[in-house]
Amino acid sequence: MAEALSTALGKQGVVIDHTMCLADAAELTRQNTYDAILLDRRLPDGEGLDFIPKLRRSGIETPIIVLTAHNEPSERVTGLDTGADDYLGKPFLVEELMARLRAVLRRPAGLIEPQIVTGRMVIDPLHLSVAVEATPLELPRRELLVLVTLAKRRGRTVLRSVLEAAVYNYEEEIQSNALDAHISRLRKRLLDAGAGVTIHNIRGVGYLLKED
Amino acid sequence: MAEALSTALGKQGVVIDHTMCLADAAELTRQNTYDAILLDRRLPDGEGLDFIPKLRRSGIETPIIVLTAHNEPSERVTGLDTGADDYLGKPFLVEELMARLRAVLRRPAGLIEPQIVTGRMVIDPLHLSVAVEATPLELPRRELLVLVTLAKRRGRTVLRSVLEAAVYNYEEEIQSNALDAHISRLRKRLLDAGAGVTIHNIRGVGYLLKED
DNA sequence: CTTCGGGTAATGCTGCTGCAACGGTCGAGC
DNA sequence: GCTCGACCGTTGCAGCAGCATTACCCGAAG
Repeated sequence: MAEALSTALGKQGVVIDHTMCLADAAELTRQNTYDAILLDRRLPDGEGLDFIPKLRRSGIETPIIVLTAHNEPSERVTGLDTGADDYLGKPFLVEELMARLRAVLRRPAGLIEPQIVTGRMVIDPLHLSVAVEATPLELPRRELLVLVTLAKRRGRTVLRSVLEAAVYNYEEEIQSNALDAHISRLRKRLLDAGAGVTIHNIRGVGYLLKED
Repeated sequence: MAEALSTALGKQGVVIDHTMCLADAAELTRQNTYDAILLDRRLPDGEGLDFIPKLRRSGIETPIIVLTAHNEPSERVTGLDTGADDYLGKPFLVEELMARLRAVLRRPAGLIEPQIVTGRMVIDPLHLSVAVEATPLELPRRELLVLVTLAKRRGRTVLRSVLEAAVYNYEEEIQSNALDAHISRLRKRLLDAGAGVTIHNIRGVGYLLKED
């Protein structure tokens, strides 16, 4: 199931780290910062819901959506009251999951703006879409992710490592200057489209998106 | 329906203002501040969803849960993407509505990221970014590290050895006045940028960052 | 089969950064 | 107040790490 979801969401542009058990999940959440967590209930090493209070107690406020076959109303109540932000019973449409993800990400005001306006561009980080002067700009997935990550922190430097984490999950590792290549191609595309925006490099640190 | 809900929720201790139409709802939200809004779609004076963008545009961030008989997945997607925080199809249990209310109210109002404000600068030590009066200041890596460590302990003397440790790892060793050189170049850059901050030297001890 | 995304690698270039030299400054001790 | 020595500030220079760009190729999707 998780496999299927990964590829399905991957096509929507979402980058996913995936594990089979709670122990690994704990490790991942300790080391990374995620936009959201999708949680199943029935897991090899325990009940998924038990994970929620542990996470919250360690100060992590990442939104959690529980995905599960346990879909009785009473179970939904327990799930939500344990600390989940939303609860979606199987089977469900990927469409709806995406919509609920967007709803949940929209919430923490200031973390993710629904629309970013910069230069001549309008960027929607939730739907992963970009437009220049109201005409949509089609970008390959990885370049899109780079642009959105930069746009979310526009005007501030974005560490190279942050960009890498945003574009690649931990299974994909890059052995070359793939990221640089994406930046370069993205620059060209932004220029051709007249985006009114420039990507600066901070040598040894990262990149920075600035309006012209 | 609303009557039944009012009494049911009333028993749970919820206090409700209730209206039949969008016009009154607009009036109420203008004059009061609510913890949450429950919204039906089919209303005498229009589509309930149209109410959401109006509310958001007027700066009201109150969580909204849509309650409706329109319960196709595609309709749920539209509802959520219009700006609703949750979407619950009729019929539903009061139990579940309460749980979803709690989930929506629990959400943090936004995370404050730790940043240092000094002089005319804003420094984000986590993302290693610096801005003067909201315009980003691009600094080379080593100068950046110097500035951040000084800023973290601004107003207090920072030992020379501490600075060296912050800028160089134990494998790199310096046989010259490289650190002094960085300080010098950093000073110049801060001056040019009008950072409103000065780096003082404490002879034989270390350096000190002070606001002008 | 074609197209396009995207990873790799070679090439050239930019500018950071370590170094050293020199001049300036501070303060202790007389 | 003077002197001396240690410490600090500044700046030019050369080397090289890191980045930009481009061509190429593989593989997945249609």
